[in-house]
Amino acid sequence: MDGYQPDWGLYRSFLAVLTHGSLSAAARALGLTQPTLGRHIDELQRQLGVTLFTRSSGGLLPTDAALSLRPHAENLKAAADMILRAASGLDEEVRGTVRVTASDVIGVEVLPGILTDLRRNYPDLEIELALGNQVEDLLRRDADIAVRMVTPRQDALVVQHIGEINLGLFAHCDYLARKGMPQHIEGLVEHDLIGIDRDPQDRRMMQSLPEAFHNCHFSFRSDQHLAHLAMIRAGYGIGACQVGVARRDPNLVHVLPEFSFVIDSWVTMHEDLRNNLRCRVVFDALVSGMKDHWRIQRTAAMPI
Amino acid sequence: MDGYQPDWGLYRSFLAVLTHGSLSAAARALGLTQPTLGRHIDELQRQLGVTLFTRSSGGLLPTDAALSLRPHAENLKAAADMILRAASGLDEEVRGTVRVTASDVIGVEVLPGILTDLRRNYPDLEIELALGNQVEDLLRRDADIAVRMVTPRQDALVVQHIGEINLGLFAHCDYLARKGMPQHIEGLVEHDLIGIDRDPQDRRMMQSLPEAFHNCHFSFRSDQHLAHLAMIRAGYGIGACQVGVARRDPNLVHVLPEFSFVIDSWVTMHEDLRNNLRCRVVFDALVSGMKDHWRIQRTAAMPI
DNA sequence: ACCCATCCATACATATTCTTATATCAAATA
DNA sequence: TATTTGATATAAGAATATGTATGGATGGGT
Repeated sequence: MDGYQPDWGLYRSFLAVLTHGSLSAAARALGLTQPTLGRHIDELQRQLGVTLFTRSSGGLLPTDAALSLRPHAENLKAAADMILRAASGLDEEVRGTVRVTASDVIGVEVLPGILTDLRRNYPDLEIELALGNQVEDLLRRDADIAVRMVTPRQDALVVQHIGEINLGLFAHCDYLARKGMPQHIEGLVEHDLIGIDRDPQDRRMMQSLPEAFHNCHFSFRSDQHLAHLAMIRAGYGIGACQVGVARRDPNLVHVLPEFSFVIDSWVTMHEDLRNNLRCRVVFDALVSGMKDHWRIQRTAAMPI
Repeated sequence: MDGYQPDWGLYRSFLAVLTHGSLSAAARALGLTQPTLGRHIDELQRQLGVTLFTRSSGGLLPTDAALSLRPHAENLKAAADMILRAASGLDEEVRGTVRVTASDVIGVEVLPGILTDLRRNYPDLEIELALGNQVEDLLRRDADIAVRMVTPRQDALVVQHIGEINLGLFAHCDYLARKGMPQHIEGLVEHDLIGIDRDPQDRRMMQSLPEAFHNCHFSFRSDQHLAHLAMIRAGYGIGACQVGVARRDPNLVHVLPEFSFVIDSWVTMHEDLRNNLRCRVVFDALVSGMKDHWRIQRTAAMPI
């Protein structure tokens, strides 16, 4: 059942050489020496029966084999990191680092308040926040907790449904004073529109909107929702934004409020971390904080 | 960025002690000696700052900390196994082991033919086949390729859609001779019915069937679809079965053929294995074999 | 053209780690 | 009760891995 395995430490050296580009650099990073790393790579090549690097000027050049092994080795590293975090979360006290990932807008506009409150209660707690729209972070175990806008697709997760987040079209009042407030969807074609660039998921969502939107020409495109928000705030034009976020800025005006659309939001955590007090605390705080935010945006979305 | 980490090999010893229950047993399994394992555990405890085991008669007793660390350590092992499989698939020749997981019926009724043909072309190829309805196998990287009846929920997968598999009600002709052929759905209540026991996913599928089925009483229940098939073949009563599978047995009769229902089928593989010739070959063979089977069951499902 | 920095390979002395062998303990068995 | 089995702990020698020092090669800068 347990087949013979190369010493797992060899993979660590392998990954280090891969990421740092040379034996020497890898050795410095790992606190070892260049001959040691050299021997590790030799040994790994021998045991795997695969050539991993070829000498080149300025370092080692990874072979195709090494490149195709790399993602696997990174999985190993992710798992090792995970163990370490899990172990350091076993104390009875809430201390140490929790790694959270979230979409960029939520991370910048909503989480800071939640996390600040949390930290006040747990001064020994440290937070790492990784922003981005990639969903894969949690799969690769690069984070402990994820705040996401897509339905969780994994089984082994602790999932809390927050609710539907309202999105709407917004513009700065200065812009509207300049260009006028559109009265119908059709009127949007006359405006400066802020839209999605390439992101497949966002484009798919665009498809599900009323047809009138499909004819719109976006004169500014970005896949970074934060950039959208910044452009809206700068008065560039009309763009989509979370209602709850937009409502905080009195200068932003809800354009065509009858066309709000919704995305779902979730907080998820690995099941394996359920017993981890530290993660548990952050998870609960995120759930309750997000739910508060959800309630606020909900009342804000009411007609004024 | 790269924080200090305990030697990854220590986790291997940890997991071995955990699974084998004692230092000595773990040492035997790993091909090391008991004092070595003892020092590894001590060292890991020191570095993690956690007590992992307490002495007890007959071995070491894992603490709660060790138990909650266990799934993480198993992830590490799964990742290490994966590397090894990936590495051994990098030769230019198709040789070595590929691990396939599939639902039990497909695994027993459909795959043997496909895999036998495949092996004829690649004599150095070895196949491991893990049957079961759990979907999680692929997530944990316990298998290279999965043949599944549920829509793949992960991103980093190579996915091939096979098609919809027709399910229908079948019974042995002897049974029907004894108890008669039901003419309407309502007539099923008079029959010996073979149904699902507890499996939540299957029960959910039951809910989506016409209402008349909900009143049915199943006098035999099992979550093993293979058991259903065996009971049908034995003439116990009427049960659901894949049309393509049932058609192979001339003694099985399609009952109420107007009520066939469908499930989707897929073949999936890790994206990381795309460059792995060995896995690639098996993947392609499974896809083409499953599609053949799908075509056959499709024509078989036609009215006779 | 020269020098310098950076890289890898090799040889040898040193540290560390593993194994072997032995002692000790606990529980089950006769 | 004595004995056997299987467990962990410990000490010392053997095996292995690491670090240091050095040489050779390559490319960039002066």
